[in-house]
Amino acid sequence: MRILLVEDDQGLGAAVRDQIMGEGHATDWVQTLADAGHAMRTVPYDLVLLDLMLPDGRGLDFLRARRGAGEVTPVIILTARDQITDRIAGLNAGADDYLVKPFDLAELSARIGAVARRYSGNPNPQIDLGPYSIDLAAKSIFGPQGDVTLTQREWVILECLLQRPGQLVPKSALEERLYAFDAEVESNTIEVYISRLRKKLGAGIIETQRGLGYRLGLAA
Amino acid sequence: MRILLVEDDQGLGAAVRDQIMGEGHATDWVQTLADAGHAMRTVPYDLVLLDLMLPDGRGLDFLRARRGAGEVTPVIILTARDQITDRIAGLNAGADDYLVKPFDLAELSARIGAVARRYSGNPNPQIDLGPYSIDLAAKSIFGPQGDVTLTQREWVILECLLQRPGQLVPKSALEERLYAFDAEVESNTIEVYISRLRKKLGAGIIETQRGLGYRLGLAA
DNA sequence: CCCAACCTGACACCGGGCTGAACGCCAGCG
DNA sequence: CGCTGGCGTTCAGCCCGGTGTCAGGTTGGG
Repeated sequence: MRILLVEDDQGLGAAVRDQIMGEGHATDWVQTLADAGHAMRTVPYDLVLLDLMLPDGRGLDFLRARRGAGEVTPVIILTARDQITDRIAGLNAGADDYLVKPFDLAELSARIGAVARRYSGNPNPQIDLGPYSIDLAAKSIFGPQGDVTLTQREWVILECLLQRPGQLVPKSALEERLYAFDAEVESNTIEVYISRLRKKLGAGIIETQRGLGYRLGLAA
Repeated sequence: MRILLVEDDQGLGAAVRDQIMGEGHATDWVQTLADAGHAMRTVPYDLVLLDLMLPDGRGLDFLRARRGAGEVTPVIILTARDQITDRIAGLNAGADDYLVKPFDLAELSARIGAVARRYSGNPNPQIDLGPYSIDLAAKSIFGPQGDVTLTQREWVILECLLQRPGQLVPKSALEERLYAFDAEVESNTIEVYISRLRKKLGAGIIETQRGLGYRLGLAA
């Protein structure tokens, strides 16, 4: 599943992201409603985890607005312990479920699993990339020479690039995605993975911008 | 589909009946195991929704007895949230799926839809998997060297994979299917079953994606 | 031409996955 | 009541492939 996490707390956000990524979900983590809106307009998510207290506005208003605009992606609300009214209002505003902070990561997994099962009917969205057809949920790529299999890290990189097709993604962003904040990896790991991806997908899919980062080629 | 609902709670029973009838399924609602047995002997149902706490006995014993008698109709168990052992025992006794009360009616529909798809239309849909012909309803596999018999857990795993042929199924999904949500099983049970399945079905049917999960091979 | 950035083949380590074997549990049976 | 066989689970050791690092080569900008 492709999940959008909207959470401004650094520690909690990282923990949640690691947890759900560890379960094989493609995860994007944003920290403001503005970024959340942009991400949702760009990528078709299967689930949104939404904190209600954010620096640039109230999550509830955001949710209500999105629902009003016809957005149907399931939303699970993350709310502080005593904000019961928020919870009720959240369900009224169109949330599918809620979790009370501090919550157990296992509980989070269970809720996500429930949502996944509930909406498992709809077919997985297929993304076209050059000659390839990519199914993010099934983690499968079909190409002219049959299936292509990627490793975990390779998926992370590719998903990160697919998130902004044609746009430039700085190398630092990819590093952050792979290694959380703390890990100080002083090496050319990203370059190695880019190389491996190109070897599997062929050149021309990923192009380099010296000193800036990488981008997906739009060319067929 | 023709569905038998076994539930003694008036409110819940009525709600469920209305829901599934509203979706075009023929529904019979009984409130005791005695009536359920009678109904099943009289009418060929496509699906049974079975509450485990009933006035005249334990649903589990009933289920086990029916399975022992060769009954193959798919059964979805309805169980209370804290009866974990019941859920596990339910799968052991031959249930096809379970729902935790209180459950969402939409979720119920999804499960019914899944069963409907799995056992669609024709009495015994044969699924082809490599050199094998699989009959899910009869829980039998015919292969080049004659019949292959699987244990219950092995069936659960295989069915889970068959639901998304060719797609990646994370190990966590298989664990959830076997052990409900909460069971903290810190072991390699899944790997053991995968190993046993491969031993029975031959290598090449189930392929591994390190750190991600398993998938059914499409190769003949 | 020089240097920085990048590419890529090679390689060692390590942790996840595989599997044979043993154990516990339960049901059936004499 | 003990025996037995089937099944689920755990454990230990091996294997293997993903991952990160490095070195040497290549590219591109100044």
